[in-house]
Amino acid sequence: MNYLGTRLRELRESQGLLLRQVAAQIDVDTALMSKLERGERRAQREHIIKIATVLNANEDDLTVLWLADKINDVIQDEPMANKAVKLIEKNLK
Amino acid sequence: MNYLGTRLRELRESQGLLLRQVAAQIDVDTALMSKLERGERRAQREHIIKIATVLNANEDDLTVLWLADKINDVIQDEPMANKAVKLIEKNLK
DNA sequence: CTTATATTTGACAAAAAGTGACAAGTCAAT
DNA sequence: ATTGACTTGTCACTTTTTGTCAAATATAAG
Repeated sequence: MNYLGTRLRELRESQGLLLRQVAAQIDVDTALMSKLERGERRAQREHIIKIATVLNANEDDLTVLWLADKINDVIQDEPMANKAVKLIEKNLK
Repeated sequence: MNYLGTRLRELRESQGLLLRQVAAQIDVDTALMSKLERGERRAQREHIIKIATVLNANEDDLTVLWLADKINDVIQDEPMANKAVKLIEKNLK
């Protein structure tokens, strides 16, 4: 599961952009951009902001995906994950 | 919000145990035990296992609280947290 | 088959974050 | 004042994360 990366690739390809081009605009190595798309590295908040601009996407939407990935990193392979998530949800807002 | 620590303190006090006593049994410094209860440090999985035994608690129950704390660490102060959590919940199991 | 371009991978140093102990501190009760 | 329980600050150490570089692997075109 790699919410953000999957979405980034969609956005980039639908606009006919190369990794190199996006990477240059957000000022990171092409290799890192590749890793972000494949979920091998997690983006920084700053990356999200810049990427949203470059790919004409909504920053909040990307942030949701980014957070979801980070939550998944925490609960992956945890049998009690569902209960923990429900507990969090119950106490949200 | 400090799910696990709050529960640990409840359990310990309800059994009339001292920090020192619990700490000794799980083989950590009293200071660390204090921090775990106040949420200043996050426990290790191994700690959870030992603590469950010492405090006669259910390991899975404590694990849920422990995971919830870790999820909170990720989403704290994030305005989009609720949407991220809902996304995770939707795709659970 | 060679070349050219796009993407991926592995390895690495640097940076950041996390860890737990120790010593010193506070606080309450005596 | 002393004692006992707990808390706090600091620190060295370890682990994890980060992003780049260079090399490797596609993929497509000639």
